[in-house]
Amino acid sequence: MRGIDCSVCAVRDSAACAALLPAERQELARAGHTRTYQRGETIFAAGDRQDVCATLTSGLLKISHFDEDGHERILSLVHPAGFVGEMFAPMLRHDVVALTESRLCLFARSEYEAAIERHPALAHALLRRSAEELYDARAQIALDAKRSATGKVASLLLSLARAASRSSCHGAALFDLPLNRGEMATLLGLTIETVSRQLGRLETGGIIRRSGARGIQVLDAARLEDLTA
Amino acid sequence: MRGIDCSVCAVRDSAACAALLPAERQELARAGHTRTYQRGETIFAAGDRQDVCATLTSGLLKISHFDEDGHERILSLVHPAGFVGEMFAPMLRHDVVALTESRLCLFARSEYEAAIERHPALAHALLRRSAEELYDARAQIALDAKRSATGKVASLLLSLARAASRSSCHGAALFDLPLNRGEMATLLGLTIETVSRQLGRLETGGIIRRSGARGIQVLDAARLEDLTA
DNA sequence: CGTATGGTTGAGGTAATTCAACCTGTGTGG
DNA sequence: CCACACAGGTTGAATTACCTCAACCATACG
Repeated sequence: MRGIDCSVCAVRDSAACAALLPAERQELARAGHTRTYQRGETIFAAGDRQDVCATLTSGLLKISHFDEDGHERILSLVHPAGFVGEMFAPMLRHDVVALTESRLCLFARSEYEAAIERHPALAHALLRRSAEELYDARAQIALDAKRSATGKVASLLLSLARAASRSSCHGAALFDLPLNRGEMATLLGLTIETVSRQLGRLETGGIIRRSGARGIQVLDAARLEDLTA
Repeated sequence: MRGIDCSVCAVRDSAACAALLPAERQELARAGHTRTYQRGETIFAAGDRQDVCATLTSGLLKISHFDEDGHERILSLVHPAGFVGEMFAPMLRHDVVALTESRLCLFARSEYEAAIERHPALAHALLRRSAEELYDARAQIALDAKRSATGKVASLLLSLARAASRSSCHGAALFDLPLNRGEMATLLGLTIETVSRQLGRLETGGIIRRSGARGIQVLDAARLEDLTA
């Protein structure tokens, strides 16, 4: 759909474009369009020319990298209001794939770059968002560092619980995993088997309850938090 | 020293401020000052109010995080032309420490923020730099993922060799490690002993030669590259 | 009903950690 | 000038956490 109706956008107050004045945003919206992607659909592929960028309005994306042996590593998850697409590199360096049905608000890179030039507030907002992403990436590095498999799985569960609940302060007690075992493994740098075993242990320990492959109920958030350390 | 003389700056063409016109930069330079830090000196400490930011003109910094047990993890190295300091978070979230004698070009955060508002080109340059940092952080995550200790040490050596040589294309054949074993371990998420053993193996394998604790000579860069995979 | 996909469970191997001793160079005080 | 302490580094032996490989189970779907 050509043109975007921001008034119905779920992230209109939190995405980068929220920095614009209503009139400015409307102008930008006319240059963009929205599109829905199904689970597993590739939005951007590594190596492509980067001529489009986007804001995620709903759903969940992964940014991932394939090493020479074809093993995937998920570098980051993108939550609603997140911005994807490189404004500076000529080519994309990572794949961006929908993990759940996702709605994006797409812009030609040239349009968006022009908007940045015209509206310093937009540049400012992107800078801010980018600092946040950098912080997240570094948090992930810190997590990778010393944590045992148990700690990695525990903190992933906590972070997914937090993302699942609308309230930013504490996580949902009951939610569905948006990732399958393989994706969890590839995000944490573990194997599928290890993830599965860790979940098993958390359940027998009375910390979580599983229902089906995807359903998670957090029974003892405090203890889960402890395992994170 | 109040005021900065950009004409003698080693990174005047590569740092963010290179985006400014000479006159604009000179104006910014008047608001800043330079300072030299010794190895081990803390430039910013986590938890501090963030009221200053800086460009590194020479030397090497580490950005590190201490977990609750007091274990350090180096999240990133900062090379000359790098920018440090968060413009958006109220507090610093990581420590920034000099690894070698380092010279920084410091600005009050408020001054720098004002400069960003006044000069969109500066915001643009920072955005670009920040995208680059994000990419590096993600490369580090990818590295953490599947790589054996050998691979981690090998790629660290290559990256340090690259940083040691002025030419960006291929690394120095002979250089001094700017980090001690503990720092290397903490950067790679390994133990000191493992790093030491890996270096030992690389030497007996004829891939590098060590002289003293810090000196490294790369004898077979191609083979080192292979171990990276 | 048979196949595919995703998930769990078990046995065995291995690389890195842990713990401990030892080495080496450097600086300090007697 | 030597003795000593100290920090950084190396080396060895034992342990362990995770991986690999393989079988098995559950659910969905044609």
